Amino acid sequence: MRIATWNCNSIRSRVDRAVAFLERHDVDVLALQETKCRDDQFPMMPFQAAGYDVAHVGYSQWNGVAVVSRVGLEDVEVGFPGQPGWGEPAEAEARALGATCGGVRVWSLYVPNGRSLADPHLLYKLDWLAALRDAGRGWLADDPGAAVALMGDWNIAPTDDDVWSVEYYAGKTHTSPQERAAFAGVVEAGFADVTREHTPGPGTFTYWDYTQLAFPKRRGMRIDFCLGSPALAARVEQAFIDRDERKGKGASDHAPVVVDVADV
DNA sequence: ATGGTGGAACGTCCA
Repeated sequence: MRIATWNCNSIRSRVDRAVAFLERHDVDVLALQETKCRDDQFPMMPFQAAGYDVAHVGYSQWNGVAVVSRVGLEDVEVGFPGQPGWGEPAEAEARALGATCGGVRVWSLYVPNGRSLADPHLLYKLDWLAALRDAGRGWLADDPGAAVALMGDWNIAPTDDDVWSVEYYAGKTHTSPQERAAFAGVVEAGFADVTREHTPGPGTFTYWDYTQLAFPKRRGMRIDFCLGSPALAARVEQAFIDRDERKGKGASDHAPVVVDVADV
């Protein structure tokens, strides 16, 4: 089974690219982030015509996550247990959606950006990741053999090799010790990055800013990951970043990450 | 190059 994750930065403006990506790489399950639409605005028909089912959650023009699958889409869950909200008063955001596809519990996750190190949004990001760590620990306690894939835009570059310039990101979000510790917390709860050994760095990225010719200058970050439970990680055969999807007119600022999981 | 990103309540926020 081939599973993938992609921050599409608006599904309405990139539905053709999304379907072409699924067909180009023969993808079975795709976790999407930043769909930037409400459920009633999601372009379902192109996916259905290509043979896929879709589960989506979106409350506004912000955030929005989906799981697209042609190998089943069961037990859809909006948000994970304990997921913090944002705003005053705090309200749930459309940043997490789980579904069981072909026997794998797939989560599409859009981790809060953080904005700046002094912004309350950074504390929200850290709280959100701590809650995800606790939820993940709970899932594995309930079923140590569960095949779980935590896929999405983590908005964290876990190592210095995951940014084009350590100096450029000094004092900014995505590389701070507290963010890296929050990411490590999810790993310590039992979820390993299953892509890195197949996509070695440095200089291997999944995101490039739209500005300043960052993509052709290869100035990017690795911030999109698939973190697998032990049972899932043991089945990973290969992985790659579809860098070509970042090319050309109308590309998202993120490239998809693709993971091949052996059948049991 | 009278621009310098792009996407979303089409005005201004978000990334």
